[in-house]
Amino acid sequence: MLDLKFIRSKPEIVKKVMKARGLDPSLVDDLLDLDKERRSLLAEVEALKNKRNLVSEEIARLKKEGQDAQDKILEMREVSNNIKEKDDVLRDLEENINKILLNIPNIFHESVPEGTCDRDNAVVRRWGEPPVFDFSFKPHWDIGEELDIIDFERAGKVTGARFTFYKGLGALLERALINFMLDLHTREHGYIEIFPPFLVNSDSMVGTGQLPKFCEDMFKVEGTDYYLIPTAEVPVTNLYREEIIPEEKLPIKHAAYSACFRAEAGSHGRDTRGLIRQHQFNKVELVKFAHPDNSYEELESLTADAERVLQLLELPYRVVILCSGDLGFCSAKTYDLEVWMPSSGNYREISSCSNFEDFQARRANIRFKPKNGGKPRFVHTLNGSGLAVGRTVAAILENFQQEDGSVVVPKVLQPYMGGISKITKSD
RNA sequence: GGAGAGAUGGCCGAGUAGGCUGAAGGCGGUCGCCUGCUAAGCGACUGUACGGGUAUAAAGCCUGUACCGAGGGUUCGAAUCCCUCUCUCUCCGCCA
Repeated sequence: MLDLKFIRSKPEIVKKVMKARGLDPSLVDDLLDLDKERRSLLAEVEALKNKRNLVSEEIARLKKEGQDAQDKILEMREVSNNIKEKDDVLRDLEENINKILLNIPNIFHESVPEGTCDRDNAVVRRWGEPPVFDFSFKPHWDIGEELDIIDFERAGKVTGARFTFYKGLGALLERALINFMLDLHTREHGYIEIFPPFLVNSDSMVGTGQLPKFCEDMFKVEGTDYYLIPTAEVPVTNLYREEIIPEEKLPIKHAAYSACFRAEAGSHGRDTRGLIRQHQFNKVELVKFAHPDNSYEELESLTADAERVLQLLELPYRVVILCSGDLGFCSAKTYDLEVWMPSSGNYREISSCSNFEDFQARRANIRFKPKNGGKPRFVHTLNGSGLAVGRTVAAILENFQQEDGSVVVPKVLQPYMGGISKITKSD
């Protein structure tokens, strides 16, 4: 959420950003009209309340002195009714203002390139070489099924489309990756591990920006106020909701494993096969609460921390900066990490590292108390996948597949897999 | 699921026959004084949000309103009374 005062003083900037993101900028004018109305009504109501407070005090005094205050009481009864009516109108106005405010996207950072869709994203750097196969290589869903480590079909029976069973070394591989990533980030990159709830309430979803705008992307538990988290970003960022953090604690760095649940509404027919687009997947998420003065440095180091996972796994990837039109609603700047996926002959997103500046912090009211005194300020929140585990499994299967159908296990993972260096068909 | 207790400022903790209590007291924090240094001591200050005025690069300053878990109600007036909800704690039952 943006600062209303900022929108008031620089509406053109907000409108420009909305246009660049393909949204209707007239919302801004609606907002400013309502804001104007609200402020003038607020002045009226506050004057009335002031009067009520003063006269009430007088009534108290008169009564104490044993004098009659009946006419004043009658007068105030009317004033109170008047206040009540105006307060109701005011509440409506505020609700509407808030509704609009929650639907205005973040301003993007000046380094974000202009563009309308993902084709306009700019490649920042590449790492590693895509493997060259001298045999006919397979997509990971075939590899997984032939090795009997992934079962899509039965998942369809037991649950539905876009769910998966991992089996045997497949399940172990998934678990090994989670442990490897968590160990790396907690032991070498200084993140404190969190194991969060996988269901959160709607306030948390509003705090990080999934609600109200993207409610169709989420699974909601019927009859409750609980949602299945689409990412650990939600519970972990909301850890400090409504709190004031001492400045010297910044930056706070958390790494969290969670299952993630996404309805994938509107992506019918996309990536229908394989692990790429599932309703449930595992992810290790990195979340930072940073000082506004250095949050962009923190974004660079967070991205580097995520990249390190791919480097250690020896998976070729590239880093892309998202253009204005492809940027997420809450984000001021985002780098996507894209891993080489032989089956699609292309790089596929495996991590998304963003600086939200104070956009989420304002929604969730996460502040810090400056060391040298002064008012609490909003922190900057950042997060990035470190990494999406299912997609990592897919990338490993595809990039390290052998002609005989086996898959070589990356060296760093072998200790996590009981020393196994290769996944072969078990029988 | 049943029974009971509770929710006040950064923290602890007063405040129930409704009326200067934004909220005593303490701790913590900041500034000043004192001191050879440290400790102690003395004095002052110390919530947030949203308006209005003034000023502005900003801060600030003046002023109003709201906030004692959340939302309603009663009343001229509610932290104090009533209702609903949420959360926490204790006991019982059930359960991984």
